[in-house]
Amino acid sequence: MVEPIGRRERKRLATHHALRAAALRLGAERGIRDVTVEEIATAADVSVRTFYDHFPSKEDAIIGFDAWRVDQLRDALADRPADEAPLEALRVVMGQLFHESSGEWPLRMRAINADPALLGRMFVSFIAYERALVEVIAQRTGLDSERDPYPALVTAVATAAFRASMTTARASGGALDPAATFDAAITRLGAALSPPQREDGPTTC
Amino acid sequence: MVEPIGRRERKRLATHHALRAAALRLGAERGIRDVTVEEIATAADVSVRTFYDHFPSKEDAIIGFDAWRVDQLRDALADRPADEAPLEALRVVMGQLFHESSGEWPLRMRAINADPALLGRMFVSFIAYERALVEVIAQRTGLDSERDPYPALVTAVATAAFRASMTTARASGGALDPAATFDAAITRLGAALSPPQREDGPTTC
DNA sequence: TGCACTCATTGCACGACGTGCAATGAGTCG
DNA sequence: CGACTCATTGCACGTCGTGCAATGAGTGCA
Repeated sequence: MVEPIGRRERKRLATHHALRAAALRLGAERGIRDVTVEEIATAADVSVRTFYDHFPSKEDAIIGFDAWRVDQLRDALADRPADEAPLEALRVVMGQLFHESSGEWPLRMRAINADPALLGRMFVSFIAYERALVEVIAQRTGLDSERDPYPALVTAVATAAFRASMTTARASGGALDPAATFDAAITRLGAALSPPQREDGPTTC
Repeated sequence: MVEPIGRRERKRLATHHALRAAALRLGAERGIRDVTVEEIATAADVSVRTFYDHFPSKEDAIIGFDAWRVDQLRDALADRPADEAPLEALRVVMGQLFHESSGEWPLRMRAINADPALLGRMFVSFIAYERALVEVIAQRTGLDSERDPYPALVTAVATAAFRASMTTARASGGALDPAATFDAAITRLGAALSPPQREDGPTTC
């Protein structure tokens, strides 16, 4: 767990964080569409070229999630009790997304409000999570994710709850708490999504 | 319903269709990343500038859906029987998306296979549908979509079923039919998603 | 300590993207 | 026929995203 990290990588992480923080701040202030990559790079005191070595686009610097988070989420799901319902396991694991990233969410939400197109980009970035989680669910249920729609379905439904919670919380102007709404939505859906019986080949659903 | 359409608009629609067809064909053949807007415009025999008067980007020419389709879908949902379960109504209406567009789907699927990032763009374009459908669901159930998560949730779940069907059908290499998988998935979810009671203010879920 | 190696950062160059603007000409309406 | 609408077009410009080679700090080994 405690990896000895060298000075080089520490500096790289600092640069990475500085770029993300700059993008987040500028995007929240003025909307990402009115911010150029050059401004972000300058704010982080690096060159434009370096920015592109850390993020494929300025949008990703705001709403994209690092690759290691995907692994982290996958491991967290794999560590859930084997007898736990898939959707319940997803609720616990995905719910953590609301609480992480040390204060990045408020800025991120403001950036999204300033340019709602970012919400779409965010949902797209969830696809990477989904791909990883689908495999874990398939393994837990003993189903083949390429022949049985169930793993993809239950994961997509969990993401749907996440999306709906974000959207509604945003629409309510802060009256609703995304995390609580997410938990309630998942609980509501839980009854319908216990895994199908296997043995008898891929289920129709 | 039968709008008298002039020559001017007919030509514009022809240009629109030619551009979409060219983008679809080239994207399916070589992957949209290796196709320039100039090539698409040339194939449709118009200028590059004209392309951008019809589509905001080459990706939208392949996976984006026209604005009038959103209205069409909203109207179709509004026309469903008032006593029909929301999710069932969504199943019928969204299921039509698989059968429309006169043969565009095979090319579209090939383009997506050539560049899976398009799948993400496609899901993003669904957001426009969702926004419209959420309002209709809210109206049908008498709920306030800004205070009660239910309309957004049930719509997002329907989209999740759509997404999972597309993804699994793609992963199965054609062994599964997206439309049938979608129907089955919705049916499976139906039990859990009857609308909440109103009267007593916004429900917790 | 010295030396070879790794790699994050940088500048440069280039093709592609997306849009504002004004001109043109076909289509439309009275 | 004349005034108006509007799809199309070329032009210009700023921005994006990436390949390539150079630089120098960081790292590991003798």
